[in-house]
Amino acid sequence: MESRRVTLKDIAKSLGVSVNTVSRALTGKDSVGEDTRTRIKEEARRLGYVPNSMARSLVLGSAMTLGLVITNPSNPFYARLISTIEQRGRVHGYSLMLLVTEESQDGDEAAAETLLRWGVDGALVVPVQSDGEHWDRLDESGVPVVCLNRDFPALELDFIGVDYDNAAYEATRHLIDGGARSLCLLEEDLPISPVADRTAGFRRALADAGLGAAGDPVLSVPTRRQESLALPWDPGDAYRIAQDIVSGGDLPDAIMVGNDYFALGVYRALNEAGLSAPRDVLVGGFGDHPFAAYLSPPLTTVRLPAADIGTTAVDVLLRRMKGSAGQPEKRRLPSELVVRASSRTGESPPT
Amino acid sequence: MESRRVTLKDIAKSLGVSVNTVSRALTGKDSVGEDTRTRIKEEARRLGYVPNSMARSLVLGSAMTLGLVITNPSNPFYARLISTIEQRGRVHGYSLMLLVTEESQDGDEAAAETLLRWGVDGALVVPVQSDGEHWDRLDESGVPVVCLNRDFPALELDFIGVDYDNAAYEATRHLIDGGARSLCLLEEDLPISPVADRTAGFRRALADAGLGAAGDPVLSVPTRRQESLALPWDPGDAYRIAQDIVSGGDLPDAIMVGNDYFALGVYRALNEAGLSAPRDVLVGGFGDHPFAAYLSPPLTTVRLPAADIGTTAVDVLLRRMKGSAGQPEKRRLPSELVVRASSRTGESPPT
DNA sequence: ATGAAAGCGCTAACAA
DNA sequence: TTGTTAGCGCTTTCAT
Repeated sequence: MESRRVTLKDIAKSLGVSVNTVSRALTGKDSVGEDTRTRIKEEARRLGYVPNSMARSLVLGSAMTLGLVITNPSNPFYARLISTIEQRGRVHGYSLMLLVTEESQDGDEAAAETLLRWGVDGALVVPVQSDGEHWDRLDESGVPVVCLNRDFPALELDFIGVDYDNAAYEATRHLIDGGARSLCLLEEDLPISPVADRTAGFRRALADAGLGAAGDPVLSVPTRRQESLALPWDPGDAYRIAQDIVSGGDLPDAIMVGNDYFALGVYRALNEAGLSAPRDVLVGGFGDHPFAAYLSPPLTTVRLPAADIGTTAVDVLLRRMKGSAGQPEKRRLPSELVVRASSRTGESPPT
Repeated sequence: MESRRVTLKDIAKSLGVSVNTVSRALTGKDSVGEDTRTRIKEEARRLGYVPNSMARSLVLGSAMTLGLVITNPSNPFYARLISTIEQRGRVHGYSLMLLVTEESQDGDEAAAETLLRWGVDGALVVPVQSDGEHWDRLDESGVPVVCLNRDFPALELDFIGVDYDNAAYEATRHLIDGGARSLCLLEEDLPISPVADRTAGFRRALADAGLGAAGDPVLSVPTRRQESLALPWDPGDAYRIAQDIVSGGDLPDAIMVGNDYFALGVYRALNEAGLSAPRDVLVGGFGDHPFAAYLSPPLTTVRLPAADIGTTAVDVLLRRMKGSAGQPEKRRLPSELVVRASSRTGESPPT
């Protein structure tokens, strides 16, 4: 039953030729007779030969594998990254080794170690925290590393992410143009660049419009990460904060949130207070997750270039793997503000 | 710069011992002197030795890798499977090779081939369609295969999924208990077991309640899969069907949908017609996706045991890998109906 | 055009 | 306890 796997040697023996000839015939090398090549190919098919990628990689010195390190696949943005990266890699003949870190520093370091052991040809990683020198080390060990979505300037690594700063600026601008004079921003409490960038863009828009706030308009949402596996972000986390805002007396004209899930929490808080967007408050989010267009009211949000980031990142990585040296490349791709009813102050009722 | 990677041989040479001794010392074999072991370990650290998993696997004959084949990581249910499986595998020392098939039969077959080439120790797969004999073949080649979520009785493989039949029965029952006499079910148009099972459970509940419908109460939602990478399901697909229902004259008392995203489309169609749940129609979904609790009204839906399925599947696979033979095991795990306002006909306004 | 020999990095016999 | 030999399956010299 457990018939041992067919190897080159088996074919060679069965045909009375050398292993080596079989190898050349099967890998399409030229120095092989037309007739022998056909005979070998047929015998290979007959015996059900399947090349052993492992052995091949060992001798070739290339694993033909890319490593992908993700904090949480349940985040839809990362789910899309996984898809596009797997695809793009496969097109170039690479398999994908996936590691999940769950925002754990230990997991992050363990992931780097695992990738090193396997000798993957390159790694794409959403780093957990600012302490990511192990990624630098991996890179220096000869495994090129490209960071996704989260940038740490201290790391001398390529980075492909979103231009959250500008995106936040535009979105905020849009709300201000809609008449908002007092605004606030709800952001998760992680020390990562997307949060920092969105915050910066938001603040700049406020400053440019001469809207100095009384208190700090940026509210940090403590995220409970116990169930990180199951959830992207928990709307409930934002709900609690939004309740405070709503019951606080002076309702802002507009509320921005760092991700669409937080908007769900804001909507609920508003509802429960008998308020609604855009009548009482304008609301804007980030992510354009599939549900955003179907909420009531449909949510104005920033559509992120997930596919672009995935393919660009793989391309950049492949280039590094080919040995192109030079300064690390830090790219922030543009996103698109999708305006929907939650921020439309104008006339028209929903069509 | 590109300093070649440190190998056992390097350590051996540097210490004047045999490669073999180094191997034993580092892998914790007993037949090694206390002193030499320490010396070797230190030298290994000093030189920055990292074991080569590839070489190790080649000689051991085990890749220490599991294959995971998923149709679409953007489906939150599958995203959770990815997380739990990666975790559970890692706990047992296995790395994960991820393949994405995008509902393509070719992709499905290619995935099986890739896993065979790499000689993974086992595979977990959400098969694309009914034609999955390549998975049977992979299994017979000595790579145990466990199917996830979608079962094809023709395949002689282990299967771990959801008891959708019973779940649909219970959910339907709940709607009927709420007073619904006419019901319909919106399901995507794929020939897969989850759809078939939910449909069966739904029909059975109707029959048991003596609710023979005039026409067929099960509506097939044509899903446009062009953008499969980006989306889980498209609410718009269900929206179009729901519009027909709403404008059709005789509104059913309750609408069930095969996934929560379809409920979004139904909600919109209702809204636009000036209708709402639960007043005019009861609505129930599947998935309990994070947004479900935050819709207005909050959506009654079936919470799927994603984590259970993931861990159970890995455990079953590991058992198979250890060589336990026997009939394939087909398990359908129970889910939980989460009742929310969309199906509450009773008194209370939302708290 | 083909074969023989060597080696990728590691582990598992078998000796010593 | 340690070293020697052999081999995992494959590719790449180098001869022939």
